[in-house]
Amino acid sequence: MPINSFDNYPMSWKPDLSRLTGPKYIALAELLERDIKSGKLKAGTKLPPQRELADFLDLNLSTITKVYKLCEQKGLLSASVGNGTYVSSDAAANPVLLCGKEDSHLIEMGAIVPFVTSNLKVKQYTELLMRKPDALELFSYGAPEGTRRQRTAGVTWLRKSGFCTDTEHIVLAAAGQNGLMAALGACFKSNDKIGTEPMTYPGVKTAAKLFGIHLLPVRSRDCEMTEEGIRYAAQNENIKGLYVIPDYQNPTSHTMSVGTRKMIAAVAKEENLLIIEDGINNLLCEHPLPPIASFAPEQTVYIASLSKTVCPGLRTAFIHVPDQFHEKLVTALYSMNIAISPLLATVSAALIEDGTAEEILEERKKGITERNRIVNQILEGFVIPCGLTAPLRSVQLPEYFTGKSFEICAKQAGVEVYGAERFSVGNRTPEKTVRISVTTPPSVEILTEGLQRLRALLQ
Amino acid sequence: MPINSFDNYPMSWKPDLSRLTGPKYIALAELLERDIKSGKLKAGTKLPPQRELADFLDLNLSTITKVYKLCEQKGLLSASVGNGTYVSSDAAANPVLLCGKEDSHLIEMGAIVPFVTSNLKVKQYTELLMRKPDALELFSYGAPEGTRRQRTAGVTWLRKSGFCTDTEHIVLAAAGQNGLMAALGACFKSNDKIGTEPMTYPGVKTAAKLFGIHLLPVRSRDCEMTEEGIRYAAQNENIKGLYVIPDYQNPTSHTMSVGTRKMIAAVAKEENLLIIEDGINNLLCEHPLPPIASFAPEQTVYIASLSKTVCPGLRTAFIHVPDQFHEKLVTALYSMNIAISPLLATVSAALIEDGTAEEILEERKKGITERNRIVNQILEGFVIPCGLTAPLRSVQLPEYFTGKSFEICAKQAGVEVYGAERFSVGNRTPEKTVRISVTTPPSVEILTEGLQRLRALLQ
DNA sequence: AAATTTGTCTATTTACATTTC
DNA sequence: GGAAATGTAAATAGACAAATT
Repeated sequence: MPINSFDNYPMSWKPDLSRLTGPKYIALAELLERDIKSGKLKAGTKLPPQRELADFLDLNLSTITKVYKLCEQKGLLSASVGNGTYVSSDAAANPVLLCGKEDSHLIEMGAIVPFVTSNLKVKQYTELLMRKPDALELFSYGAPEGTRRQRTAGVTWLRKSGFCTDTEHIVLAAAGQNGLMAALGACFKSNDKIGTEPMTYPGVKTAAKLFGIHLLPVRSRDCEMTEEGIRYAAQNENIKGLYVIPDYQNPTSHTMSVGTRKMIAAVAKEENLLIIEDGINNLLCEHPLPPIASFAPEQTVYIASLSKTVCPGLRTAFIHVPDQFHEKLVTALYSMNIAISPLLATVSAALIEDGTAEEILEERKKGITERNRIVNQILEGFVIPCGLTAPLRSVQLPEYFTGKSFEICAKQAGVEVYGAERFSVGNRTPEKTVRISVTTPPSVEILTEGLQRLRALLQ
Repeated sequence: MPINSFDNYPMSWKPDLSRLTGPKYIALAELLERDIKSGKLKAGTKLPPQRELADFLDLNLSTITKVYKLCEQKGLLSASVGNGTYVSSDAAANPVLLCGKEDSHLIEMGAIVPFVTSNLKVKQYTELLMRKPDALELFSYGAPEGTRRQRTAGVTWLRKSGFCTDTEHIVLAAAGQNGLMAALGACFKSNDKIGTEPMTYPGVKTAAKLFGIHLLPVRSRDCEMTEEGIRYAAQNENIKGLYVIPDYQNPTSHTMSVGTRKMIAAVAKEENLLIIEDGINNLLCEHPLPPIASFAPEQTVYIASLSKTVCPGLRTAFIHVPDQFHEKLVTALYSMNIAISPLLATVSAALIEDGTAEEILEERKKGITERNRIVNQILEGFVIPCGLTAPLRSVQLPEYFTGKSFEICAKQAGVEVYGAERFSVGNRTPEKTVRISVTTPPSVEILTEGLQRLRALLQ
């Protein structure tokens, strides 16, 4: 171990302790944070080992441990035993918001917005309901977890996925993200870790960050978590749960095999992990596979949003929740919403009861299929194959692009797409792909135009 | 310091270390948690001083410090220097949910629900909007923080309170609680402390708990925080902010003087505290006083919900946010909602634009005034005086009642009310009061009936 | 396969600050 | 107003465990 002449062993970070005031571990952590945020320490930089820095500063090892720990909890660093401590890759990245419609020149294929034509039936239904005698109640407060009738509709809806549950295990949320946030808050605590696919839905990243929950990628093969990966993360990284999107995964558009679903259910039971299963696209699949929740209902919070399948404006999701988390989840939803809109919840339930929701779903699937045929044709050889009802697709880029650089080029060409970087979890170098939305362009013509512009960039 | 014969100095808690496995501080904390939750250690019990327990168990002082700290962070204990460590009063209390309509025999005067008759105009307006050509967009996604037009409506609405802000500082939330939760998540972090009135809105308690934020009561006089109280909490308890309800405070129904508003604004600036001001009832006041936000706009997140003033079913609140927290708040809202319902947000904005919202407000105020006259008459001598447009009232109980015992008696008599215990923050013995809702009973007749039943219990 | 590197965890020492009496 | 009681915080020590070489 080098005792002196540190200059010969270049350390990536040499803080000047003499100028710092207050407790050393706090002052050092703040300095480290500044140096990372200012760009003085770049993403991926390996920091000096704790012992080395402790020696250099003539402090105790544990003091440095605390400094690194503090910054790690802020998401600035990530450390692993034997390997060292590194500046996180997404430390500076902004937690980008989706949904943009400001710039009318731009063809929006970043955010995933279902086409509005299918909203007609929802609108008509809403008008119908408002003519009923008790319509004024629709503008009052509703139950935070939904009425029995609404929950019954949820049971009906989930049965279409091949998942049988009951009204005692269903709660309503103000759409999928609302339910996801509530589930995270109810089932985990600050500094807990959750395993996710190596690239995942950005909404779970921002939500987890708010609660101080850490996401870490589970080793995967062919876009599916491996058993070893989950066990490793459970035993060595101490994850408390998993977040998975089995159907048309975001952003890979991969649909998980039944075998893997069963495996995840079984391993979660053994390792005592709580699964948060985002069934956002399940019913969009041509032949929906059974959710993981159906193999481990006591171990899984299943979120079935209506946004992509029926209508985003309904702001409705049905959530299956195991007994042990039921009360906590309802409390979390109460803390976030007090109550959901009775109007929207009632419309959602009514649409399901009389089969209109299913009609809308089929209509959407048909529309998406038509669009995916065009996508497959124009981006042949680049777009990653998947079912024809996928609302999003993943495009493989040539070597010389990164997701981000292609994103910028596409924007120059008047098309908004999202590079893989936005979806990556943890430190890994993201793949050279971009995600495109199939449903967002308002017409098939605009979709075609957008695809052609992208094709031109790809050669 | 007693070295042996501990039996002579009765310690309230004598854990048996020998049976515990794993790290001692964790095992002890879990044991303590069990003993509190099982009722073995009752609320208010003084625990042994850290040194004494350390001696008894032959452990280091700091180990016990950690045990107590862990439990304190779970809200089970509260400690103060020189005084000791006590089991929290609300440790066992369930974070009760409001809004109940299940039991039709019960006259609901617990939850505060605006009367539904005023929802008529909102309903009509909604129907009108849905006949417009671009109505299908109302069922798509909206901007998470609201469109410019919606935010402009918010500016107009806040101006009625005497608070001038601009669209750059306004964001929309899915009602007040949604905004409150977002503000807590955006502006504070786990284990931060926030000062509140000694009794406050329970929704802030559940929301803060989800984020691991601790509430503590600020010393008050005549229902208003004192300057010394705030400074003390800032300097000695290290609070990072304040949560206040200046108008018809929940549950006291007290309206804060302008002098105190200015004082809070000034002290918050000096002590660098962020104020979260809940303007839920501001516009209900006969002559709305200027919000604290108007005296410290850079220091205050102001939440103006439409639920109590216009219509709860709109699920809309306008939030004024200082620059420094703008991006964080929008991200928090995005994490909770992705987007708010464009339908409801558009209706809210339109109602404000053409003055209908104001009409509804005046109508509500008139209705509440009529009801409060009845309240004042029937509960004369018991109900605490306040303005006639208060949607909630506080009732002083005779000596021999506690809030909770009266709550139970009232329920026996067929009236739901909420005792002071539900609102109390921290350890203090709650006052002997209950809160009653003025607006919830569906008719004046039912209100009268409910009040008479309560009157009979009071003698 | 063993040695080394490296981060993690628990418990301790010491000093300090506030409140009570 | 000073001593005692009491909780808080920072820095340290030592043992441990995982990953690398």
